[in-house]
Amino acid sequence: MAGSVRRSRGGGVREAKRKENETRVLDAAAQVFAKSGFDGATINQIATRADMPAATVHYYFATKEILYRRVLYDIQDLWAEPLALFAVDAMPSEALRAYIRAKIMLARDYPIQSRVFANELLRGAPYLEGYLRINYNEKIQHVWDVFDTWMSRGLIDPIEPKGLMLTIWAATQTYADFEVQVRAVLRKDQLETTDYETAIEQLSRIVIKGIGARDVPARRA
Amino acid sequence: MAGSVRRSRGGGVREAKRKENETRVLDAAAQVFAKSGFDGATINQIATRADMPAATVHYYFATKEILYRRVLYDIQDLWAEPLALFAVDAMPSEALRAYIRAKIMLARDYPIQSRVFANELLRGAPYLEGYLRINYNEKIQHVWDVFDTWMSRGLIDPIEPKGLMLTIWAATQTYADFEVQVRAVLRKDQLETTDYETAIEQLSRIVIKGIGARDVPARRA
DNA sequence: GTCTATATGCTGATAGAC
DNA sequence: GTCTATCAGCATATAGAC
Repeated sequence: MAGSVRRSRGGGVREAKRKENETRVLDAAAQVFAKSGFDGATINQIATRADMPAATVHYYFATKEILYRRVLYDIQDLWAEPLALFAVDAMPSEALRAYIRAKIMLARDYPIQSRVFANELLRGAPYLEGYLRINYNEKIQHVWDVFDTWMSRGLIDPIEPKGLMLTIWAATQTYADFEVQVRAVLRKDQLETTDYETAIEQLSRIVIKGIGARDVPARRA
Repeated sequence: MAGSVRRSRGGGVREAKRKENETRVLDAAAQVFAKSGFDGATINQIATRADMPAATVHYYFATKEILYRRVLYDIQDLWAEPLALFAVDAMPSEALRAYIRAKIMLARDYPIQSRVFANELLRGAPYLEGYLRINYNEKIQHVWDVFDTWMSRGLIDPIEPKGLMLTIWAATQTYADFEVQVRAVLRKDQLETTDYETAIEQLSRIVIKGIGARDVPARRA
């Protein structure tokens, strides 16, 4: 019985350690993939950053491609989540402001993940094709529906929702992916809370005013 | 004399051929760097694409870094040029529309170059530091001045010009850098002229309306 | 489970024949 | 000027000791 207890507890500990090591590898891998892309990243760089020999990385993830796919996979939900902020009954101005805030916060808090994704898209998304063609369109369909509803109720100008969302994505992710450019333009060595708040405020204002979002239906002209 | 003519003509031919080969290498290099970044690109891939042995590539460009810097260098002017569209005496709506059009056309016609630049920024711009800190701020100063003038004349709302320009850059370059995402969202295998025109029209409209651009000074409230 | 040692192939770059 | 042949070093991945 003692043996059995020890074995099961040992199994728990072993599993916990396995998970912890996997996480350490995944974190290190994300950083290296973010900086060098799939082709440029090396197992050795990842191993060094995870503070373990390269062979140990291979023990947890048999090949570089498997490791990369796993890093990509873990990122996806993070990005899709804020889409839920678009609800039919929300006011356009509030939903848009909340979404822009959520995306800028993601850019600030998860720049590494954002850059891995950006790197993958830059290459033409060879490892993401399935996601882009299926999951993506599935998870986002309700957003197009919400915009259509808003337009039919006269709460926003007639626009192309897809173009607008592409603009919002680009504008928010630039604070993660091209942070070095943002810093160069703002002449700052490091972005501060106020910089992100200013970005949220101004982008929201321009978008909301730009698509003529209003809280009550527009009168017919 | 015949000899001298032949020699000088030969020199011209030789120089022309040299230039042609250099161009072939540079074009091939841009494509490979765009896809794999500096770390991931290999001289062999570049040589194959330029249809010559790797040693010949090394003959024209001694090291990979020199070749990469040259590719980066050739891109810079292309991107800075449309900034001239911001003139103090231009109407804000027309200047912005013209600039957005120019940037989207660059994204459409030079996606490779755009991606090389994006790749470099993603990595934190290790080979572009000087450009970002000096030339960049130099070439763009007049744009901030123009926006300040527009604001002081009441031609646009009080805004943060830097944030606005970052948004316009991101929104336009996404059509080159993340084209695969744009195509996934629009559910198109290939972007057509109308897609770019729609993007120009809508982004212009949102920006112009969003910053309250008007052709005559606003009255005091 | 973890590591050292190593196999196999590809890297950037060069030497030297043509 | 252009190429073939080749270098030393590093890549991914594995075998096998512990």
